[in-house]
This record gives sequence, C-alpha cells and structure tokens, in this order.
Amino acid sequence: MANPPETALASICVTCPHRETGLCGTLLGSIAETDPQPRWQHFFSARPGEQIVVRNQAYDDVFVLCSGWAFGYFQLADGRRQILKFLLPGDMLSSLAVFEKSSLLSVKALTGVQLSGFVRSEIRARLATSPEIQSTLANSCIADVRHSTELLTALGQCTAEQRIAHLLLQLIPRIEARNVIREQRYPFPLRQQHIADAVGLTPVHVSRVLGGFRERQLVELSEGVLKVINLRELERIGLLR
Amino acid sequence: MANPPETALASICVTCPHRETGLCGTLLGSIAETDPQPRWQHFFSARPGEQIVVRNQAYDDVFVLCSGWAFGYFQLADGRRQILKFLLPGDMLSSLAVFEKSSLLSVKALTGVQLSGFVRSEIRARLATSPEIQSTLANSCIADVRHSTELLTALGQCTAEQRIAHLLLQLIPRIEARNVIREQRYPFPLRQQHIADAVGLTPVHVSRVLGGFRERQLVELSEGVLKVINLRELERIGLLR
DNA sequence: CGGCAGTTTGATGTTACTCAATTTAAGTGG
DNA sequence: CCACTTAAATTGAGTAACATCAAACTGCCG
Repeated sequence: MANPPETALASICVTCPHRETGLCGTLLGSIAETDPQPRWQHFFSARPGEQIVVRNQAYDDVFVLCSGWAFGYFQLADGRRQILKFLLPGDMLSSLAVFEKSSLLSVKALTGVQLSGFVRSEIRARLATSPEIQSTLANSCIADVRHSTELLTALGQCTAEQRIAHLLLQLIPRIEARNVIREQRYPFPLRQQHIADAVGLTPVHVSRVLGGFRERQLVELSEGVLKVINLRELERIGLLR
Repeated sequence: MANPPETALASICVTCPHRETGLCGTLLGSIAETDPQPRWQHFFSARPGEQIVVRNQAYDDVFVLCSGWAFGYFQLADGRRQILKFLLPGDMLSSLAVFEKSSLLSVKALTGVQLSGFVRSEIRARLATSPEIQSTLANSCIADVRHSTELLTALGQCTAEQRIAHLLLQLIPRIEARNVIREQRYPFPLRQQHIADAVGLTPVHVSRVLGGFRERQLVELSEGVLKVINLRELERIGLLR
C-alpha cells in the first residue's frame, strides 16, 4: 500500500468505480475539458485506522473516497462509539459538507485509503449552474437519509441476528458494485469490533451470532473475506419488511 | 379543533412560530408582496392519529406543519414501528421532499394538525434564484442529519434511561421555542407508546423508567404535560458526551 | 353506571452484557 | 524457518437489562 507518486494520483479518481454517477466523476468530467490540474482539487491518502475527519472541526474541502474503506462515527467520552456508515470508493464522506464547514461526523480509514478533496466554494459555484451536480448531490443526500432511516429501525426494533444480517445485506450490493465477485466471496475488511459498533452490540455477542450464521451455513466471515452461502435465508432474517 | 374557514387558514401559516427562519415563512414572505392567494400553495388539516403521508407514495407537494404535533415513522409488517422524528409547528415533514417525489417516511398526526402544502415544482423554481430558500433548506437538512446521528448513537449505545432522557432533552428546547412555558410545565402530547416506539423499548418499560424519574424528582409526565423538576440531573443522564 | 384507552405493577423469561480464560491468526526479529 | 509477541476471535459461566404476560388500577366519556 505504498503511496503512488503525486503525478499518478490524479488518475485514481478518474477510475473511481462511481465516476459515472458520483460527485467525484461529475466534477472531474467537467475539468477534463478545461483544466487538467485544478487548484480547487487535491489528492491525499491515509493508513488503516488513521483519522481523516474530526467531528465539529471546520474544513474547507468536500471529501470523496477514491479507494479503500472508511467509516463515519460518533464518539462518546467514555470510549463507546456508534458507527453510522461505512464508506466505499465513490462515496462522499458527507454530502452536507457542501453546505456546512464543520463536520457532523468523525471519519476513520478502515483500510489504506485514497481521497479527493474539492474546495467547497468551487463546488458551490458549480452547483449553481450544473443540474448534473445538483441531482448527484440530491441523490447522495437521499441515499444517506434512506440508509439512516433503515439503520434506526434496525437498532430500535430488531434482534442482534436481524441487525447483523441487515448490515451484511446493506453492504453486499455496494461491494458488488465495486468489485468482481467470484464464488460468492466478498472483500470485507471489517473487524468484529466494527460490526459491534455499527449495530450496537458487544464484540463478544457479534462473535456468537456470526458463529451461529456459520453453523447454519448462511455466511462465513474470516480473513477479510465474506463468503455468502445462503443469501435467501440471510434476507429472510435481515430484510426490513 | 374545528376546521376554520378557508379564508382564515392563510393567516395560520403566517403566524408560524418559525416563520422567521422556516421554509414556510420564507415562501409566504415572498408571496405577501406579490400574490395573496397563490395556486401553488394550499392548506389542510388532520385529526389526531390520522395518517398524513405514506412511505414510498408519490406526492406533488412539499409539506410544512403549521400547528399541532406529528411524527414520522417506519412501519414494519408485523406491527412494530420506529418513530424517527417528532414534528412541531414550522417543521418540514421531510426536507428532501423538495427533490424526491416519493416519501421516505410515513407521517401521522399526533394531535389535531394544520398543514401547508407547496407545489414542488414551484419551490424548486424559487430555490434556483433565492439564496434565502437555499440556506433554509440546507439548514433543515443539516438539522435532520444532526438529529438522526444523535438518535442512532442513543439507540446503539445507551440504556433505557439515557434514551428516554435524551428524547426529552431533545424536545424541551423545541417546545420552548414554540410555547410560553410557566412553572416548567411543557405541553407534551406523546403517549408512552410513542416514546416506546421512538427509543426502541416496550411501553411497559417506558412506564417503569418514567416512574423512576418521578420518584427521583427529575420529571413528571401526565395528562399531556411534562413537568421538568431537575433539568440538571436529567442532562447528566441524557446528554451525549 | 359501564366501557374503554392508557398506565401501573408484579412475576417470570429471554436476550445480550460482563468477566475471564483459551484459541487462533498475524506479524517480527533472530 | 522457528520462537516470541500481539491483536483478534472464540468459548464458558454468571449477571443485568429489558421483554413478555397478565392482572389491577386510573381517568374519561357516553
């Protein structure tokens, strides 16, 4: 995971899996025609576990994840934390960063990551004239709200099994959209601690539930790989109806 | 709670407690100068318990609550439901309704309510030219996200006492902003069932926790009134730090 | 007065947490 | 390639928090 030289970095975002629909690609598409090295954009990277954004701190950039996994979370004073969303390549760290300087969330890298930062003022200027950027942003906000609605319902109303199944089901299509999947084996860099923090359980209990899933031949999770054996049954457990 | 005649309804929204900052007032302010009876706005009311918006159904209007209380929720097939937010006068039922026809949430009236509906196309047209409407909308989205971040953290990480205290603390300043409060007595139309559905507990357990709060002289809740006795201690329990 | 919805209370059951020990896996340096 | 170290996952036993079930109580309204 060595850092590629600066000159190579620009190509990373252009190859974002979501450049067709994502803000990153939308913006880069518009500069390709005009300015190959804009001042209002920069790339950088972070190591696994490194903090990228601190809640309530002010930033002049809007960030897009270009490669790797990250997660947004809310930290409590006593060490507990709630993970609110996992971020995959093409995701904006926070859609509302376009309007608000201070971040609503803390963000940490889960794997090694590469990011793109766009200067907010420039995005807002373009937002005013580009319907494409407008709808990209609106869609990102809608996806965010839809996701947190579901997560809230899962946390408030569902059992441990259902919550974990729901988390997996929510991630599976997003991983599929970004990777070639062979033999139902999905790249999956979360530790059980991350799952626990995301669904409001202890790591110990997560281990027991995943053990149950394995025994029942639903999914197997180890070494950064999620193997999906019985998707139908997983959906029966984890789909919100 | 009889329905006032149509002619009187226009004045209701003008006296919205949040007309200074809310979308409702922002829009009405701009028409007061031009068109006293616009076609792109209409008023209506609903009785206590009546359903106002159905999730996934399409609407041509963006709704603002003018009087009374309502709540947005996600309904599961087996009867469980998660209440995601309580709506007070001046609140948009959903900020993202400006961009998305189909509602992300179901909404029910808690008390008798009066609402204002603005035709979406008209709002979007005005949005393009009015920085005031833009920032009002952005602020509403930001408040929504901030709120669901906190609620998620409370549901995932906190005990029953903390969750209920948190809910009360979240509502208290919003009630204060809309009512004259005497002797720490807040109008509070929620049933224990609503509290339960909002914080992911059973009504029975909510009753026990509230009983504990009463014994300890923190708050008393009965007959639609919340009496706040020891705010400091309530904050010690329910504030997320 | 009777009925109904909402709340309270008690007894019991289940889920998930805590604490602690053990196993497994992943590096690290010799 | 192999001890040694460390982080992560697993397992077991005991406990706390919350759910469930059922009954009694309250205030309200017809």
